[in-house]
Amino acid sequence: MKTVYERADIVPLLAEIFRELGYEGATLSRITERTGIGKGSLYHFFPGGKEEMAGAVLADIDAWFEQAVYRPLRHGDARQAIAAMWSNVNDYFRSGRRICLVGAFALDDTRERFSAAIGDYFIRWIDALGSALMRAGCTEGEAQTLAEEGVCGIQGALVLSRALRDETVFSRSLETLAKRLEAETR
Amino acid sequence: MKTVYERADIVPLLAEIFRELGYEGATLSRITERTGIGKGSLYHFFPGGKEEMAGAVLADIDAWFEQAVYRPLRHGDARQAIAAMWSNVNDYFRSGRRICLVGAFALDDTRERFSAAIGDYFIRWIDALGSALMRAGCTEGEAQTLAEEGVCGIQGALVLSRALRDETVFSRSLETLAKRLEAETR
DNA sequence: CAATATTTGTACCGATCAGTAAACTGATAA
DNA sequence: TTATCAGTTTACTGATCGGTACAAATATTG
Repeated sequence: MKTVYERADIVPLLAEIFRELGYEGATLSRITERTGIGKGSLYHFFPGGKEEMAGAVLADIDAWFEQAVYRPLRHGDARQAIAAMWSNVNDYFRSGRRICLVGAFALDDTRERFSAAIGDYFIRWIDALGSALMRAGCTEGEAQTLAEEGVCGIQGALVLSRALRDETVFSRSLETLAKRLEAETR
Repeated sequence: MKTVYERADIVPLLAEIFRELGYEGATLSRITERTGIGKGSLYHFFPGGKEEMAGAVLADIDAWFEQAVYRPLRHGDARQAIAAMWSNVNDYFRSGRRICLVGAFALDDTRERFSAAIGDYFIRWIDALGSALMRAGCTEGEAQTLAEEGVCGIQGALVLSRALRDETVFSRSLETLAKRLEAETR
């Protein structure tokens, strides 16, 4: 018996493991153990080893946010795209049970390995949200400040809801943020 | 030549290392390398090894917040204590160059080791801030929500300012939060 | 079918991991 | 002086680390 994977099947599995254990905590043996994929396959698809695996995960996450969140924010109906963002983000982070890997990597030494990808992810999120806010009636300055506040609030809510083991903190924070942004675009 | 330490001297050194490298990333050899303290001394003061070291660091952090932030919030002049909180927090986190170790531990598997300490730290912060807000004129519900928002915003600002390598994000977020809380207590 | 290319399992590598053991150092004090 | 003791250094343990090598198994192609 032998299961055959392709790279695209593996990346989401790796993502969950890095989320749970962090970069340093995600050892090769734990990866093989949890995924059932042997080292041979892993190094076949990711010759660069652990660093390439984490890089692929970050790229995958980025691609998802680009199509599901950033693009609509930049080009779609502004108010509708902002509303969809809150909903998609709540689903994506499973009401706070799942963390933001990019944010987690930013906090420790791992940031140095993926500095560009981490910076990009947040810059583009803030810019896209700012663009939508401007189209919804904010001035450039207001939009920038509010966008920063929104992304900031999401990251804080993830930390807090995990620390308190309380999903309601996350959903509640998201609602509060949504209301504030909406209030400022009338 | 031989340098002699006591436990109290070592804990702050350990704190900086755990902050930079995370729990898994802070290996014993990196700790001895950066502190210049040998394994023998480390295990003399912390027989429980790395876990006891991290536990001592968390207790130390908690004690600092208790006396510098929580206690004034609970018993001092409310508005003054809140103002002091923003100032102390900005200094403590070095305008966002330093992370919150408790928040960082909450994000990955490390949470399971220190679950109680992590939950306590945030619960007591939110409760203390809520208490001050009530004395400053908020209803219980308002105070709870605002306190959660404040602590949440600080954690998010730490993540974002580190991700963007931009200290101004942190200081700016703190000011925005301070203004909002002040506005709600008039 | 046969020939080739891709994918996987397993054994292995040197380095490093957390932790232990015990000899040693220097200060205090009887 | 000598005994004691907190604190330090050094050498070591077995386990695990990330990574490599390569043959066996499987798909793909002619």
